[in-house]
Amino acid sequence: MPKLGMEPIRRDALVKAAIAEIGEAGSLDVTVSQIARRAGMSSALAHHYFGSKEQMLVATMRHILTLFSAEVRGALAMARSSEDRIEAIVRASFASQNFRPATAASWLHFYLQAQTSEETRRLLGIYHRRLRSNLMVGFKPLVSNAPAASETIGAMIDGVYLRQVLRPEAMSNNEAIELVLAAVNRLIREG
Amino acid sequence: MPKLGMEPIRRDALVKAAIAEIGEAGSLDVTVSQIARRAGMSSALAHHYFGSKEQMLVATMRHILTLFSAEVRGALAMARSSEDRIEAIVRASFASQNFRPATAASWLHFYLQAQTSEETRRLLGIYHRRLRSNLMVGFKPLVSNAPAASETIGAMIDGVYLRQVLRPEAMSNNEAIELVLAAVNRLIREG
DNA sequence: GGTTATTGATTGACGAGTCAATAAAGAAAC
DNA sequence: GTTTCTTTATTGACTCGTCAATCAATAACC
Repeated sequence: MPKLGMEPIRRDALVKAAIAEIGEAGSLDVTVSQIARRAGMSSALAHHYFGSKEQMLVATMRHILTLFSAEVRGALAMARSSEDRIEAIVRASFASQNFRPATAASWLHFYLQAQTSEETRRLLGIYHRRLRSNLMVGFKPLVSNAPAASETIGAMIDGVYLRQVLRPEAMSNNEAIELVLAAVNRLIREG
Repeated sequence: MPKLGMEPIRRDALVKAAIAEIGEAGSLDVTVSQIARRAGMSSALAHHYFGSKEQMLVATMRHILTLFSAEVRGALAMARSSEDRIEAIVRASFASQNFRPATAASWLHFYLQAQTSEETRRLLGIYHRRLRSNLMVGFKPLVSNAPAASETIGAMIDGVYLRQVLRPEAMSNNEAIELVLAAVNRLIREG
């Protein structure tokens, strides 16, 4: 069996399995064995490649954040105006990949994890600052109080996410986008 | 030692200890023993009074929701106008008691718990409907799309809570109230 | 004497992490 | 070109700890 160069394949499979497992179980009680089984290997192998459960979950979060960053960068590249920039960020936040219940549940999981894991808090902090700074750049030329506007939209995005975890059927990603963009427009109109 | 009528006292102490423990540990891994120790008794006694850990946590949540309801009812009693009603709900949501990090952490904990515990989901559903309906009553005479306005403010409240868990030092409850009320005013001005 | 309060000790389950053993692929030696 | 060595892949079995839940025993109250 032992084909060489399995490490990246296995790590990748484990990260994806972790997201799926957290989302499906909807629970924090995902065991390494569950994740490993879903990824088609033994729990021992999972430990072999990641060392510990925490490191595995941190890698999972890093993966989610990387996806998100790519989504934002891609959308920002097309933005011409400040309004476009803000809209790009909102759309990227609710892009189907990031708004799937499994991903949303993982996200929430990491919020809690952040209270005990230093590395998780660090990663989440980076995301927060980046989101805030991106929003700020967009709002600066459009409103008088850009920090407050950024905080408002940031909180709304998080809040809509939270509701998505609890009642996935309540809102589609298009509805979520419209709701937040309407708030953005109100802020801009206010100046 | 055995003084009669300890049951309500013990239950109460356990519920309060549970909130404190969840908040301080900032973690889901609160054990019955930890909670019981904080409440000044053995874990066996905690089980004696609550039967199971889940029932204890459900009671804890019910307590938080009861506090919140009382706060809302009290504030609504003073409201004369529709604007007052909305402001009352927002202020109650961020009243110091409900906005303490410990309470916020417990709240978030229950969001996750709701995905696996039927009873928790039921309780959370009741809270959601009540909040939504209260907001709706306030918005109905003031805006053309009351459901969207209620959803917007509801999401903002949840989002600000979420951020409070992660960075308690980032915002005071007054700042939180101002941020949400500003959004309410924008919605109303839009009509 | 029956009820309530209370706990230390115990049980039983489960989960993270370790380890020794097996298997194969390539490299190196002969 | 086969034998040996090293490295990587892989797992089943095991250890160790923890935690929810139970139980038997003790003590006080009425």
